Amino acid sequence: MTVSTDPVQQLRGAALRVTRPRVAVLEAVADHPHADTDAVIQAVRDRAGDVSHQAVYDVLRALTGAGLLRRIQPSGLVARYESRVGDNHHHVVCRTCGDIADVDCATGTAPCLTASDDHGFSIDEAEVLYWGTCPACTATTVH
Amino acid sequence: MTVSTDPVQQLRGAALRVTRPRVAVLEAVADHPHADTDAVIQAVRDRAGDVSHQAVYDVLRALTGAGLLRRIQPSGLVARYESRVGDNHHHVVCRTCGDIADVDCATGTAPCLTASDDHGFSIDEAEVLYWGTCPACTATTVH
DNA sequence: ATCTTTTCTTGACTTGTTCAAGATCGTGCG
DNA sequence: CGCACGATCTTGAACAAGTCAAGAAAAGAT
Repeated sequence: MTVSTDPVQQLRGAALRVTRPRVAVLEAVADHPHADTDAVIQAVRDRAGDVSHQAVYDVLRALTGAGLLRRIQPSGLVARYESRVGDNHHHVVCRTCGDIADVDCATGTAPCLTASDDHGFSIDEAEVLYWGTCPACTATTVH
Repeated sequence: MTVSTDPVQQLRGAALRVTRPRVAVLEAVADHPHADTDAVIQAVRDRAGDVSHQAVYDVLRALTGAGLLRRIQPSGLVARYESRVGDNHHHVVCRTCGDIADVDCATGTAPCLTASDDHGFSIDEAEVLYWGTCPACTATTVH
């Protein structure tokens, strides 16, 4: 069974109250995957009128906590959000412009999920980040 | 051939000027792997007297750029540094206390280094981060 | 020893994010 | 359908990590 794509149902399903800001955030992130908080705030205001930046921060946290959104924050960049959750995919990050693209698991369903020596940690997630240069930046660099 | 463990030689080898702050930072990070900037500043002052926080930031950036140090910044946590570079090992991060431990590559030398679909990105590094709970925090949580 | 260039010091500032108090709104219940 | 309660939003201040900028100091070449 797939998770509903309707914001209201998603919220209900997660036992969260349905509010204008929350619906708008879910829609905004679905429309702009990998958007940072600022871009989400803009997109939310475009579709739902005045919403305080604080509300967006709160909502992003609540939705991330509920598992409806996933937060990505590559080293040195600001936090970004995406609505594609639960399929354990990974990301490529451009060192130059910070652009992010999705990458599905290379080998099977959960490739690097088991550490060789976990030092007694109980591991629940493996996050893979690929670093490189995006096509656009590669093109610009080559004069 | 192995990279020297002597700070002065490391700096010379990277064509960097040898200064008191730089030597102190290299020693501090070697002594305290996975320390954040603040901890590095403290450690540097302990061993080299007054050094401005700005100098430490500059030095950390210069050394990271030269490949003498590696910067780690898990989502939501402040930047940390380690001197174990060039062996492509990964990290486990405790969700509760932020503690970090080293993890060697699970399968062979470079497990997940190839993305299934790179979207045209030219990838130069794959970073793997394991998330979980460290032994200490597991013990505290279980009442 | 002197000169040039890099690096360090000082201190202000920016950015992304969080805290806090009170107003407002969603939802369950009568 | 309307009320009560608690969750959520607004407003505005605060905070932490890191960066910027100008001048003083020091490393290394000659």
